[in-house]
Amino acid sequence: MTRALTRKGEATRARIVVGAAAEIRERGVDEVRLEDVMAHTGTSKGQLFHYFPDGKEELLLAVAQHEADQVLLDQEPMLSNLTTWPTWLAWRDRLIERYRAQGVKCPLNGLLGQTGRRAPGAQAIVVGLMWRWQTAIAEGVRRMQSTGDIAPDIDADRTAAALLAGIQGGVLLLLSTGRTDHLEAVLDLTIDSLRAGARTA
Amino acid sequence: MTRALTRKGEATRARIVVGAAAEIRERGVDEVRLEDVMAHTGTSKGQLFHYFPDGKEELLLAVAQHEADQVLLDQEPMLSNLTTWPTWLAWRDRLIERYRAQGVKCPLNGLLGQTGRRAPGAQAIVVGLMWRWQTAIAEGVRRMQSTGDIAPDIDADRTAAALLAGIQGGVLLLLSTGRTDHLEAVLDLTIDSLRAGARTA
DNA sequence: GCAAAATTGGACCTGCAAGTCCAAAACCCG
DNA sequence: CGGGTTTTGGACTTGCAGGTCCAATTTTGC
Repeated sequence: MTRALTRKGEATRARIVVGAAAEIRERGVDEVRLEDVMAHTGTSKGQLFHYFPDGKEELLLAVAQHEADQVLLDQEPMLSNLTTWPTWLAWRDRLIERYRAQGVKCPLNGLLGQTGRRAPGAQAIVVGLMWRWQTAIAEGVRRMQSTGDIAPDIDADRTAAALLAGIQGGVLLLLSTGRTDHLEAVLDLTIDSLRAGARTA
Repeated sequence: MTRALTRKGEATRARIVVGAAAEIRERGVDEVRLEDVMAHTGTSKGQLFHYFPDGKEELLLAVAQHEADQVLLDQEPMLSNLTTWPTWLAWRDRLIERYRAQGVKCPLNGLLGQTGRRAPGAQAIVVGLMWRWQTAIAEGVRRMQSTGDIAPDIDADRTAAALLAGIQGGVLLLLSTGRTDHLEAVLDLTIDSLRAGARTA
């Protein structure tokens, strides 16, 4: 019923999502017209509405999911293996490098602000992303605790929540100021604090 | 030349800004039509373009400035007097209370995401707000250092940067999840860490 | 190779919201 | 009061972007 995509169709659909994502990263969600997507992906309006019957909203949702997955993928393999300090630092470096390169072009930018409010599904995507992200960090803290590299009296979940918030804020400030200072400060101070705690305990 | 507003005009202009701000907080920047503002403030299109010749963009800018100022005002008198731990905690409580009450209705929401990108002036407003905010926090840290309540080897500016990022991220996550957990975690952990440092030093 | 289904292109429609214009009313000040 | 200025109301224009429709073409499965 709902399934009916040939290989060619699948490819076209994917091309639209990827192209739209790029376009949105470049110019921002509500600056992107369907025509831009068409031009950038070499598709016609008929195709857009063929693969996304609910129009722009459905396309935006697909793009959102795509970008959300990408955010976590970009942090691998470190994020899933925060078992040693070198890995933590490599993760830190990857984050800063990634966002520095990205600069003002943030895929989440649009998601959080407006897409989140208008599309009910977009909110779910963002929440899911944040949840997975925070869980991975908390898991890393717990593993370090099990090896004695982080003090056992630390609240892993609370720490992960704070760190995640710091990262989000750091990226947000990067979008406004163009500088990675805040993001770096959060990561360095938090990680240092976690390491210091181990020595103390 | 540029000045020519009677008392009545001044009042109308202010009414428009305040009303538009409320409307935007309620429904989001790009969900608000000029007509909504007109209805909500009891004004006509002629008036809107009389007081804001450049139309929506100029109005948005005025609203942005108004909201930015409000954000800092809401943190007073604590933010400018972070000289004792009780004040720090009162500031923490005020922040959490304010944003909990505000919930999903965030004035900065629209500013950061899209206004910042389209309007060149809006970006300046956001940067200015963040700068004032961070400066106030850093000043608080330094004053606590001067009284020995915070360890002298702490980098006040870096700490302030990290804390500000955490707050922003906490608010951002509040917008997505509806929970203040992240904001609370950031504030509590950061403040605790600053207090612990004093004992150590 | 053929029918059914999926894919594609693009002309067309439609609604809406920003912005324009001007004439009427209120207001200020000597 | 009275002339000039500011303020106000609302009808009208305009451009645009999302969405509809359908006919032509390609692909698929048998």
